[in-house]
Amino acid sequence: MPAISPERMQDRYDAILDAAKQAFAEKGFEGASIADIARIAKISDGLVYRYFKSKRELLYGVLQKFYARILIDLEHEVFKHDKFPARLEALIKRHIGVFVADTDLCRLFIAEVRTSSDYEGSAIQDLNRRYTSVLIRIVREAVGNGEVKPDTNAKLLRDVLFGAIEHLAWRHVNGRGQLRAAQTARELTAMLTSGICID
Amino acid sequence: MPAISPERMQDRYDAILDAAKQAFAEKGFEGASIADIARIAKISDGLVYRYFKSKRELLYGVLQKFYARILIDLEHEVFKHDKFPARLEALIKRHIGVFVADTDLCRLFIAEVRTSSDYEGSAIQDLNRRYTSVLIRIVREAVGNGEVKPDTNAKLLRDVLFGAIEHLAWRHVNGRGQLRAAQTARELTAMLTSGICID
Amino acid sequence: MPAISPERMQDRYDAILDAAKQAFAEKGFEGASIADIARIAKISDGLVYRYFKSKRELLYGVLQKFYARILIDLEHEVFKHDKFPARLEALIKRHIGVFVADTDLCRLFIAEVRTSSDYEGSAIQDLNRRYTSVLIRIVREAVGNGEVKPDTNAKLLRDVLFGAIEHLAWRHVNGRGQLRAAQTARELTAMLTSGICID
Amino acid sequence: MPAISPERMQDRYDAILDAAKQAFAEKGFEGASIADIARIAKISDGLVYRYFKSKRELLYGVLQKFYARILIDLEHEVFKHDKFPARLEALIKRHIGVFVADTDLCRLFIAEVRTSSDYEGSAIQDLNRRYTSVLIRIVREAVGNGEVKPDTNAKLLRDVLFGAIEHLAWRHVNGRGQLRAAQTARELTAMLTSGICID
DNA sequence: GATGAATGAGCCTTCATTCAT
DNA sequence: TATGAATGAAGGCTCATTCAT
Repeated sequence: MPAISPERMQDRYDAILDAAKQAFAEKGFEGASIADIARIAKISDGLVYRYFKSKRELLYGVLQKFYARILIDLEHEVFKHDKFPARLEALIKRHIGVFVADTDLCRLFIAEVRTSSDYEGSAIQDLNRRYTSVLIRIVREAVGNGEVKPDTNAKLLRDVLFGAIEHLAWRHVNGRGQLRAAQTARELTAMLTSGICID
Repeated sequence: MPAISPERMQDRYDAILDAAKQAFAEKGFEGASIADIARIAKISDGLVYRYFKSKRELLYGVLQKFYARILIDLEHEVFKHDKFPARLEALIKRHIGVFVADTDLCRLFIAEVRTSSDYEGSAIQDLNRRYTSVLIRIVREAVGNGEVKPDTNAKLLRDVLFGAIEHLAWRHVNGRGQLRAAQTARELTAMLTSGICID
Repeated sequence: MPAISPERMQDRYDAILDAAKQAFAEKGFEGASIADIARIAKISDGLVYRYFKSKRELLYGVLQKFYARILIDLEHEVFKHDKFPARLEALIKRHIGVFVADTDLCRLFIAEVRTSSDYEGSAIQDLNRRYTSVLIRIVREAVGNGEVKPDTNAKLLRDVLFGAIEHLAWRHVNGRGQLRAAQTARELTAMLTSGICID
Repeated sequence: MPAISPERMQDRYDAILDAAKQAFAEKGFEGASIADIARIAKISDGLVYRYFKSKRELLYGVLQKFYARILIDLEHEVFKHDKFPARLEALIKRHIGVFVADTDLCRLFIAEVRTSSDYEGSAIQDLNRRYTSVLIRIVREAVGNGEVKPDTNAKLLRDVLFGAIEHLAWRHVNGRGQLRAAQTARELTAMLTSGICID
């Protein structure tokens, strides 16, 4: 019999995660302290460690929640459409939209997580893979129905697409430059579907 | 009358830079201490500061030297060729080659510099821009002679290309996965020049 | 439920303060390290910072405790007497006594605090003012009842008195020379009450 | 045979001393570096050590020059007068004047030299003694011709006088408060010659 | 369950002084 | 004589994590 109810535990868990999200967003991973997070969540420092094994786990928790959310959104947006180009454009637009709407979390992922040594094999990497595999799926389907060249390297395309968006979004993440999701999505879709060369 | 010859000073400068490169590569920027670097360079801690204003300057020095080298290499490789696809493929191949040959320095740049707040406006950013602008140049020339569609967004292509390579190279940087420079260059060139869709 | 009792916290606080007093007295402010203080107090370095915000705060804490003590003593000794000359002599004697008994703390105040840039407006300056204002009070009372000339500049007298004692005590503070509190108090009282000139 | 002429050496010596005076006045003893001083004197760091054994010697040199100057001034001003009260008032006025005119050097002496452990027995202390002994001399003469009480403790008076002036000048030294030399000299003279009590 | 006191490792930088050139 | 490169010691403070209460 737990000393507090499961509901209470879940509330706490969520509160800590929200507090961490806020603190990390404001100060970055290194800059935010456990004490900051505990204060925001209105609990003691020590209690954080009943719910999360380490500060890093907390970061992972925040990003997992984030990925879970954007994964559902992405699938929802992409599978509204049937044709491959429309799906691709929707995917690009949506992904850029994530950078715009959740700049701080994107920065967190790029700067603090993906570059870290324990990213490989982590739950975050798994979620990231699931997120990016939406592209793989629509490519495979498009190959199946003749929309896309059968020899297309889907994994290469995945790296191209997500690498490209991250790169162009980085300026936005750093506070400079505009990010026009719709227009960029259109251009990038055209570039990838038709190529840049004159036949 | 200087206390030591200019040659000796240059040697020292280079020795410190090499030591820093090694230390940063092994332990990362935060992980490497000035004491580590001084020990490797076989000098005293204090002397480091006669040649470099701060630890960060040292990092920048290391990366500047790196960029100066790969910039020359890139131009050399790219402008061997005349046709756009060949140039593009050479650029991709060469850039992937940098990740393969200088994994640690690439990691340093991606993880410790580009994500840092003082990257914007730094000399490193300038060098990076010069490096990536090689692509802009070959695209412009190719547009000029009808090889590439005139409405091609060169800057978008730049983000696509370098973002893509960074993304796909990251696995290699992190010690896993293979990176076949020649083959990947060929595939990526094809993808970007012709697009992935069937007309 | 606090992790430790308030009594324990107070004990710690006092222990740190005593350790700091000892370390500062032995080595001066700059010379004493936080590690020294922590070692004397038998705690970890970090814990010092839970009780005091900085090394300087610690110095101030030591001197505040000191001033609080000597202020009470001074008032007690001075107001034993009713007549002005007796009060003045008691004040002088007591103040000299402080230099004799707490040489190290006096040195600390004179050498490390009063000359520092953040002394002005500090809590220590306030305590010092309260301490020296005992003289102002007895002068004002003595003017009121006709013992002292009505045009006496009390603040000037304050500077004269405390400046004089500090000056003559400085030799003692520095380990040389004798300081005969009673005799010096008598002579100085006579000098200030009657002047040195023959009418 | 010296490699440079004695005149040149003396010029250098003076130039270094002036540079040190300026640097110390601007940044304090700790704050000014040998490099600062060498730069101001337009010589190399190392050469400073041909003329002065250590940074501290340099400080002492600066203050010796200072004391030599104010000693002559003081004697000149004081012995203009014949009567004791006039001499005393002149001495006080002049000494306050030094604080006003050479605030930085006074601060240097008070904060950095007199409180240091090697002050005792130093050449500076000797000069200080000679400076303050002007008072002893006029008191002795005044005792001799019946102007001052024969049992006056001249050394105590010395401490009182110089301690008092230093104390009241300290506020000025720290940039606050006014220092009216003439008026303060008058009041202080009256206080010390006649006392503050009504007979 | 909850608290928060306690731990302790870790490091850049300055600068007086020396001495090879 | 003059230079200035080279030395190397020294310490305040933060904070993730643990565990006594």
